[in-house]
Parts: sequence; C-alpha cells; structure tokens
Amino acid sequence: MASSPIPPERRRATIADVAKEAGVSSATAGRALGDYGYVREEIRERVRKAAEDLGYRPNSLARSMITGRTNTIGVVGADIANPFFASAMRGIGDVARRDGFGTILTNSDEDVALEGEAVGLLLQKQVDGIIVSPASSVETDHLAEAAESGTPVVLFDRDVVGLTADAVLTDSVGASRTAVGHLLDLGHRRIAIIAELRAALDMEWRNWIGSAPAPDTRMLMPSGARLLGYIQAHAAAGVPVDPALIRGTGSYDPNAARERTLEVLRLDQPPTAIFTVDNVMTHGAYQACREMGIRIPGDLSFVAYDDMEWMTFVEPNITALSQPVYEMGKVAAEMLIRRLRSPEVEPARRLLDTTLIVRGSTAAPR
Amino acid sequence: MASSPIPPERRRATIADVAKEAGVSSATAGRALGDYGYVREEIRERVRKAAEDLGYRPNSLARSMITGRTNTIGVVGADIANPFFASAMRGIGDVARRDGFGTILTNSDEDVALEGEAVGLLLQKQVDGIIVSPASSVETDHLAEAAESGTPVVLFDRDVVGLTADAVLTDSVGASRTAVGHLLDLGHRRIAIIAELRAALDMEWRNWIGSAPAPDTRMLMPSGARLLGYIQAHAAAGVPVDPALIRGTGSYDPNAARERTLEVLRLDQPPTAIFTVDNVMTHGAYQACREMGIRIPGDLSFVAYDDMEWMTFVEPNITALSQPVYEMGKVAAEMLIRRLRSPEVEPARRLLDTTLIVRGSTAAPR
DNA sequence: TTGAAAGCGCTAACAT
DNA sequence: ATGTTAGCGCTTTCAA
Repeated sequence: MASSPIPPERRRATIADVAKEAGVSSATAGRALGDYGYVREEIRERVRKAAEDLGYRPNSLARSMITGRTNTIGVVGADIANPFFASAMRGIGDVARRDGFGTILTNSDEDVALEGEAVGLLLQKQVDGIIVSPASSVETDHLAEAAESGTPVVLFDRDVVGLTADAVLTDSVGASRTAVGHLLDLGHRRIAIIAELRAALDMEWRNWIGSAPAPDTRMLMPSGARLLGYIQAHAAAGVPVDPALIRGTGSYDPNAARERTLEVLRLDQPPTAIFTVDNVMTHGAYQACREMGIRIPGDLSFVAYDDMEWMTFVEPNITALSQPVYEMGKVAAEMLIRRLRSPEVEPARRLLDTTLIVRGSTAAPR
Repeated sequence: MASSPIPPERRRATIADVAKEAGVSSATAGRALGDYGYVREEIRERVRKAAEDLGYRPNSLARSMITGRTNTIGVVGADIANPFFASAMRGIGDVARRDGFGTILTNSDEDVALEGEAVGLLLQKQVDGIIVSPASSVETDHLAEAAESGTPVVLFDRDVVGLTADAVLTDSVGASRTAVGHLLDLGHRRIAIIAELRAALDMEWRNWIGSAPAPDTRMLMPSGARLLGYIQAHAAAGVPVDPALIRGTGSYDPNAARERTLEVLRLDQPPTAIFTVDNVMTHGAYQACREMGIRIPGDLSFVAYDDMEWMTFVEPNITALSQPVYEMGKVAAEMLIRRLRSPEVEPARRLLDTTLIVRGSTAAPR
C-alpha cells in the first residue's frame, strides 16, 4: 500500500510548479484549473495532467484573498449536543455541501458575550455569511455590525428587533396556543408550564396576564413566546392563569426543569396537566414525573414542545409539537446562499409549520 | 434604531488604514496588534486606538497565507444528527475554542467517496489538522495523503490499518464481551445481536466462529468488532453461537434494524436476549419490541451499546454500555492540538473506558 | 488565447 | 524600536 520510496514533498505544489511542469505561465495554469478565462483545450489537458502528476491542490486561502469569497458559512448555535441544533446543523450542512460551501460551527451556550466572540471569529475568517440562533433578542449589536459590514446574517429559530435580516422561524406563540388549547379543550383548568424564561423581557410575563397590551412577539425568546401562547390560550378559553403554575428555570438545564417540576407537582393544588416548552425542559420534567411515580395521563397530562424519537418508546407515547428542524436548517442555508448570490432582494422571514401530534399522554382530567 | 446617516464603509479597514491613522508603518501596526516583535507601549496604545476607531478586524486569511496556519480544525463525522457525533463534536468544539481554533464540520454519511471529498475540501481550506471517524478501515488513501502532506490526522472511534496516526478509541471488542458476558452469566443461551456489518471484513464473521484465528481487530469497523466480542464471549462461556441470531442491516438505518429485529423475534426458536451495537440499531430494535408487545425483561432481556438519556425514561430502564463520548471528542481535539505544537512526538492511541450500566432490562431468562 | 505584472492583506527579513 | 521591502499563492488587469 503505502510504498513511496521518494520522501513525500514537504512543500505542497503551487500553481507555479504546475505551470512550469506544463510549460505555460502561471496565469494560464490558473485559467485551466480554475475554469475561468480562455484556455485552449489542448493546453487545459496538459495543465491538468501536470497538476495530477504533482498532486496539486489549489490553496483556497490565496483564492479567497482575491475573490473576497471563502465559500464558507459560519454557524452560531447554542449547543450542538442538543438534538435540536444537531438536526438543524445537518440540514445546513447538506445544503452547504450541495452548493459547494463549507461550514464553521461554533457554540454560544446562550451567552451573548460568547456569541459576540464567535461572530468576531467568523468575521476574521471571512465567512461569506452567518447563520445564527441569537442568544438575545435585544443585544444584537454584533449581528448588526456583521450585516452592515457586508456579511449577511440569517436568523435561525429566534427573531430579533431592530435588525432587518432573513430569518427562519416557527410561530411559537401560535403553536403553543394550539398545544395548550388542546389541554384546555380536554377540560384541564390547572396547566403547569416549565420554561427557561431567562431573558429580561421573558420574565415580565406577569404583565401579560389580564388586559394589558401584549408584548411584541419579536422581542421574546422562544420560551417567552411559548409562555405568551399559553397565556393567550387561557384568555381565549376564559380560564384564569394561576402564576403558581408558571415555572422558569432561568437556564437551559434539565435538572433545573426537574426541580421546578417537582415543586409544581407538590403544590397543594397540583396541576392536572403540564406543558414543557422545549426538549431540555421536557427531559427534566419527564424525569421528575418518573421519580414521583406520576401516572400519565391518569394523574397528569403531558404535552411537550419538540418531538423526540423516544416519545414513542415510552408508555404512553407523548403528545408533542413537532417542528421541521432539519428542514429549518436547510431553509436557513438556502436563504443565506440565495442572498450571497443576489444581495439586493428584500430580506424575508420564512415561517415553517409546527404540528401537534396527539398521542397517549393527554386525556381529560379525572 | 438602525439610523446610521453615513452609509457603512463598504471596504473593511485594513492594517494599512490603521497604520496611516496612527501615523506609523503598517509593519509597526501589525506588531502592535498582533502581539509579535517589539513595539513601544505608547505606540501600541495609539495603534489600538486607531484600530478601534476604524472598526478594524484582522483578516485571518492574509495572516494564514504567511504563517501557514489557519487555526482551524477539520472534522469529518458520519452524521452530526446522530447524538454520538453531536456529543463528540461538542467536546471537540469546546477544546478547540479554548485553544483558539475554529472547527469546520462535514458529514460523510459513512461513504468513503464523500469522506474523500470532505478531506479534500479541508485540505484546500488549509486546516491545520483533521479529526476523522473513517467510513472504512481499509480504504484510507485520502487520510494517508493528508498525513503525509503535513496535515496531521486524528482517528476518532475507529481504527485503521496501514496508517500511523493518533487515535481516540474504545475497546469495542472488550466492552461487547462484557455486555454479552453479562447476559450469558444471567443464563441466556440464545442471544440475538443487531449490527450494521456493512464493511466487507465485518461480513466475514462466519469465519470467526470456531477455531479459526481471530481477525485483526484494527481492520474491523465498530459493528464488526462488537460482533467479534459477542462471539468471543460465547466462546469463553462455552456456548455455541447460532448464526440465525446474528443480523446485519448493511447500513446505519433504524428501520432496517427494526426489520431485522422483527425477523429474529419471529424465529421458531426466538432469542431470550438481544444486544444492539449502537444507538441507531437500538432505536430500531426497541421499536420492534414495542410493536410486538414484547415484555422486557420477561420475554426478552435487552442490552444496548451507547447509553441514551431516554433509557431511564422507559420502563424498565435499559441496561447499556456507556461511552464517554464528549470526553472522547475533547481528547481527540487535545491530541490534535498537541501534535500541531510538537509534530515529532510518537503517535499515540488513547483507549477510553466503556462502562456497563446494569439496569432493569436484563434478567435471567424464564 | 496567452503572458507579464500587479496586488489581495498581512508578516517576516532585513535594515536602520 | 521602527520602517522598508519582499513575498505567501492565487486571480485579474492589461498587452500582445
């Protein structure tokens, strides 16, 4: 197998080497290999042969310096270990590869400062565009800066105020209204909700109850938007909201979700149903239910935002809001690449559909 | 909000702009900003101020052209949507960021040709090193080429023959022996195994039964190695292997695993236990068990390779081999970065420990 | 259709 | 300690 008697070239072959080997100028060699300009077919073949012989590989760095394009997309997600982002990343990666782009991946851990650093890194590396799931809907200077300096930004899963950019979103408020409406329709009147609620605005939810004007949805993070949907569903059904049933973890931490769930289940007047706003919250809440030996749906109906494969493994199967996550990733990449090709088109907000899959974990309260 | 009367600079500031603004040469500006060479503190401050004012961002492309380093790691995994690779990627990303590296992610889908393309892309982009989970243990020319041309390679989760490179591995054969040994100890004599077995060598398992010499473990892919462990465990216990209980899917496809499992469960002499060799196989096999209404562990004991969070959600909890996946990712990145800093040290193979977590899905056969 | 030469933005020699 | 100059490998004028 590996039997090269000649020690491998330390220095990689450059286009100048290829040109010399083929007996042409480096400009011509570049044209032959890079498919630009005019080259006689015969020469092209000769250059190709020489490149082959030398094991030539173009240096995209040098190319990018001139063309100003790196054919690279930067992605800033919260946590690639979260199946939500993993699926999205797969969608992004598939489209990117199809169109000849590479993808640089960074994790922000929902931290605005880390996100800013990540964006800075991507900008230094001259990525052609950035797909970001912002850690905050309001602290977005770094995103605006990127966009203004000519690196287009596509928002993923989270909207932002004061930034005109392409975005791939779902209607969190509406989907949540549907899910909670399902529980209300079944007759539930005490529905717990477990949510992160870490952004300042999301934590002002007490103001949303009653007759006050609704907050601007775009300023909310997903967990806030989903809580808003919860409140709206109650309002629509004429069912009062009990603030004691609303539990915020303050972070994306399954154990915190577990603890908040244990608390709410131990109330004197416990809920008859529970709604978890994403897969992290679901993880902790489900664990808590198991620990307490809660029977689902006998003691408690359970609705989760985000469908996961295991939800059909457990007994009963879990009713869930399913988001087209892989598709969202694909769309995000497609929007970005389209913008790179035609920068002038108006930024668009694509809203993808969420589906409530009713399974065995929801039933009328006893 | 967005009210900038002055149209944003189209062209990004370069070091020449900064130098002029600060009244120094571009070399000095470079030294001040890049922390190399000598600069008077006062000048450094002046340059920093100028850079700040102009919103200067170094162009890493240009820097990389000279230094020959991009501070970027390339990663070639099979599928980032698979939790195994997602966790590993998180580990890699964390270490990379800590040490100032970016990460380019590509998916190979277990396809050698795609893997080769991915490696080529990474090489063009001049990554400093590559972490790869090879799609084949024998077709590895592209990896050898990368290594020989000066881009170090770290093998992740899968060994390879004929390539001396750093590697992060687990002892699949041994771990599998432990898991199957656990079942044999409980008294099981008919244990099914569901595995990919897609590589040519992995499919020659019939030759491993009996007294023939064992195959070279390094030539096997994980599913083959795990099957080898299964066979060894049987041999050690003096229990004959029934080939009818060995089912290969030929691909990483949960539905294929589901079908193979249905088949084996419908045998005239069905197994009393089942062993699945990774999370994809587990997914399909568990689904099949649910469909057939199999009672675990009453009708069937269940052992899975790869621990997943949901395994404590289902009743009974699933006995599983837990791999330190996140840690494996970290170690891979650390090995690569160490090699970048000191290329001369001998390549090492790090073996991380796998733990059998005995839960409720395994019991003595009825 | 080809070649010579300039230059992308930066750093590394080499002066001073 | 600072400036001048020469490139890194490639593409893009501009001539021929």
